Amino acid sequence: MNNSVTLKDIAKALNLSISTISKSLNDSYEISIDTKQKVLEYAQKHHYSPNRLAKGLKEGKSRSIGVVVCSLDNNVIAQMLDGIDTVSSDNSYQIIIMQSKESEKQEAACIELLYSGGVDGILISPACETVDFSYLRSLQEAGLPIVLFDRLSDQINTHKVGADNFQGAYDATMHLIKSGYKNIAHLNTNTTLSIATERLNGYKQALKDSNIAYRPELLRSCDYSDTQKLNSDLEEAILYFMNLSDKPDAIFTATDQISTRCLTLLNKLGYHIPDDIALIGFTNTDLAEALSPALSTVHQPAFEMGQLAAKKLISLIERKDQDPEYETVMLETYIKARASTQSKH
Amino acid sequence: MNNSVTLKDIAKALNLSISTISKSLNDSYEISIDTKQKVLEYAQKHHYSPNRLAKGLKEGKSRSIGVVVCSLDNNVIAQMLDGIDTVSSDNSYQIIIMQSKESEKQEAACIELLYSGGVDGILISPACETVDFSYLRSLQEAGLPIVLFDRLSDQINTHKVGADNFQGAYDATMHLIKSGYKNIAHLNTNTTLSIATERLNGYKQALKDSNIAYRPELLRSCDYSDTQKLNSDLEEAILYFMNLSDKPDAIFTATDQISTRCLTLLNKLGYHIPDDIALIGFTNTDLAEALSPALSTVHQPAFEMGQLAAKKLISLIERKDQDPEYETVMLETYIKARASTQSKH
DNA sequence: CTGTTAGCGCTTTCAC
DNA sequence: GTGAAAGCGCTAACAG
Repeated sequence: MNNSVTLKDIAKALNLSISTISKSLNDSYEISIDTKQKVLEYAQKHHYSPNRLAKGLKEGKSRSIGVVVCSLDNNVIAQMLDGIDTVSSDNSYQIIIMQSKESEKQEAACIELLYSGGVDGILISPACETVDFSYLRSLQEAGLPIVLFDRLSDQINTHKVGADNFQGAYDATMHLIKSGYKNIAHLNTNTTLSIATERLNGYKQALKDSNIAYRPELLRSCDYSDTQKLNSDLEEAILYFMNLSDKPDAIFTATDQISTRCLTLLNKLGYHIPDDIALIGFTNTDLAEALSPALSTVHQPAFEMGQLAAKKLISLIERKDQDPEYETVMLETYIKARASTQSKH
Repeated sequence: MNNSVTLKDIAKALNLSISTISKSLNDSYEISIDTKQKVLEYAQKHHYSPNRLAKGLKEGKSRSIGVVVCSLDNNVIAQMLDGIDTVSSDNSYQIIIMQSKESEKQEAACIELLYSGGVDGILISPACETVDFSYLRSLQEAGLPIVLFDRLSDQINTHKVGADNFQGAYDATMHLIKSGYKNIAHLNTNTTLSIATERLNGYKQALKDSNIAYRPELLRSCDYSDTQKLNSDLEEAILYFMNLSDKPDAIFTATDQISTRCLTLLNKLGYHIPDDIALIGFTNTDLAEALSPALSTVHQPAFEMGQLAAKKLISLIERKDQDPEYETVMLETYIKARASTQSKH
């Protein structure tokens, strides 16, 4: 911490009381114009800025928001954080970001630290591993506003902001089917979070609506906890698919990392996209167009998700709505078709 | 803020004094085993966690680090933040991240907010726009530890951690020359920060060492403040280059964004890489391999930069070295040659 | 071994 | 209009 000018210093310098200074700086009606003037001038000149810790302690809040994400080093998350930060800054909240690294235990540690740090609320996109939301629920019951974003769970009742994963997955699968692909494999993550199940369900529904039988062997889940493992799981899954007697002619991938890694791996393994196998996946990379081949994507409104989640949280914190009617918002995704799913017709 | 259990609550419940509780929890030698036991038990059971605001206020520090970057939505920065977070977490520091969005004014606001928020130190990668470091210097003189990372400036004397941009640029240019390219253009940003000048100098030096005359018309600087502008500047620059009578056969790009955008634009404009024009650039994207064509890159050790910068800052904060001998560390970059700079020979 | 007290910087009631 | 004093939760010097 720093040794900046305090109210006390100004009071001493101007021969006034601390409370007079405080009131002047808060533009209280009790203080004369003259005094205010003097105080403001002095404060400005000496770069006074209130100590947030003291203020927070006194007021019982810190004007800070805790954000828990699986990782910072991730395109989609960075975009969401950007959105969160934009709204937070506009409302004079600081954000404190912590990484769970997909570990439930570390996530709990993050939450605890944020709570003890006196954050006014928590924005969280849970780790893939996380199944137990009781700690979060207990904090919520203790009065801490919590908003889930991106990865949702029905284990806790609060505002939730996500993408319409079901629809996104449905649209992607439908796009493949309409482009002439019938044997569609699906690569997903091994998590119980909504994000995975919804995407799987969208995929299944599209098959069903097109009278294509769902083949369990065309579904593979990969370990998302570390990149190394993900890569090897993916490679194994691809080889498995391609060695099936009735092998798939397209893959729909469920997450940003899986989509881009999968493209890289297919190229590496010498498969030709989309002739050997077509590919479409959830990802927000700016480089989709420049990939080899240009990658068809399901785009998530990540920035907007962050913005909305932050807005929801701040409204909870400031109790703009008395008795919050919790809601789950699902923002629309959109399909961007490119060469990797070129029509067979 | 939250209404968690306080020392007072525990004291009341156990019929002990507040200070006894405090000492027990801090494992003071003054307290009997029995009492400690009881207190610890109660604290654990009721999820006591110390209020960081109060503790910070009392101790004159907050165990938090302010981080100022141009943007969250940026690959390389995300990697650096990841590194910073790793080290900070390991040392029980929280990080508070703020975005300058390349605006000098907004950057100053960030710094002020962090300072008044009582951060123990600041890690900053300045905005492109920033030329005036006097505010930062004044905070430093007031005792606030500051470490610059990634984008450095000689306007302030402190620890600095960056990449060896000169060498990286030199190597990239040399790689082009050795691959048979002689008319090498350079795309850079319009900033006075070291990051731009060093890369330019590395480029120039490589030309010089290869007895190739530096042609000012082959250098273009782009406005980095917003993506829109950057894109149009880039397109204009590319068209300008390609319409020169003695047009370049290769481009060396100075930043992550410029490199990837440039590839996309060259493809869009119908130029064939590397036949029409070769391309190599600074970027850390994981997708370099999967691009069309695979992009030759200068890779920066972003994660390590973040780690080291955080370490340096924490050592300043904790005054492990009494009278700090400030140093500037430049981490090595490395070239990864791929199809976009295929040898002409 | 345990308790009392002061004080970190700030806001806010209540006196003057 | 201005000031004195209490208190937010915590630590630490000092008493007992």
